[in-house]
Amino acid sequence: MKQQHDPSGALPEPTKSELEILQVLWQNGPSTVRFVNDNLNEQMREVNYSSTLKLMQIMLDKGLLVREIDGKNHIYHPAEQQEVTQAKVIRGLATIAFGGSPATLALRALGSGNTSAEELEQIKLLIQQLENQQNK
Amino acid sequence: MKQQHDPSGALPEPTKSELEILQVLWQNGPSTVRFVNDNLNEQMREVNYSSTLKLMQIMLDKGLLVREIDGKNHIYHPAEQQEVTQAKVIRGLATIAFGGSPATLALRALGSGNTSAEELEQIKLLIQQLENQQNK
DNA sequence: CCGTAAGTAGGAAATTTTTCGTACGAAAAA
DNA sequence: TTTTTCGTACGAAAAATTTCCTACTTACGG
Repeated sequence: MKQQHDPSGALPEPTKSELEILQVLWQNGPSTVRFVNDNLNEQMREVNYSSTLKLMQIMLDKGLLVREIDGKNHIYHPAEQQEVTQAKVIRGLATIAFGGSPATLALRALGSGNTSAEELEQIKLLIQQLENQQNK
Repeated sequence: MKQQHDPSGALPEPTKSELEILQVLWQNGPSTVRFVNDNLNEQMREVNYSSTLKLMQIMLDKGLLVREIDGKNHIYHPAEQQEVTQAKVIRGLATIAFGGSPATLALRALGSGNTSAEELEQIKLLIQQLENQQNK
């Protein structure tokens, strides 16, 4: 299986199914295909084991995942930090549906879900930090 | 051309290209295919006129768009409010990549772009409102 | 009227993404 | 060793999305 990295080294934006897989790895740490697949079936939707395997092999090929081989088991983990991938996805969505503005997207996100009090606190904290940076 | 609405009446989540088209309509109001296509080519990327036309016809068919016919020109506009569609898309993304939490998504969005002071103000205002609601 | 320009309709093809069947290999159980 | 079990590899097919070619229609200027 050949690695197909973009010569520039930049990883592509993951597809929707790929994001689902990344999410499992983010939440549970490096895992086997079996674990990821079970988790998807419990938490998200019914998927066949070989579908998950295939997708993870494709992601390995694209460079989105990295793996260690431990006997017959393969342990996969994301190649990029969660924050980096998420930021990338957000910028993509902001570009096509929020006039290029992640802030507008954030605004809509807050308005569109039941946000808990703690989450609001966290966000206020972040805003403080951002404002301090700007006032420098 | 038959209308293919989901019997439940719920509109599907737009695809990426569909979102690009909706964005043009949100920003400029009801428009012809020609206008949308020109705008896409200026603001986003090169697209062929018939590709845009076809996509908008598909969206009409799905119920994502509505149109009025004015002579030989067809004027399209979104069937749903911008806020509704955007919220839908955000929930979708939150589900597959942010543990189902739009707030986490918002947090990441704020951190991942250069957010202006006014935008921060706007968000603080919204947070105030949300907090007031919760304290009731 | 007729011809031309500018539009829409519709189908087919190309591309991308997703799914799954089957083969193969290693480890563990018998 | 033999058999069974559990894993990965690979290829092809299916489904979803996107692109584009060609035909038809309408408006407009001569």
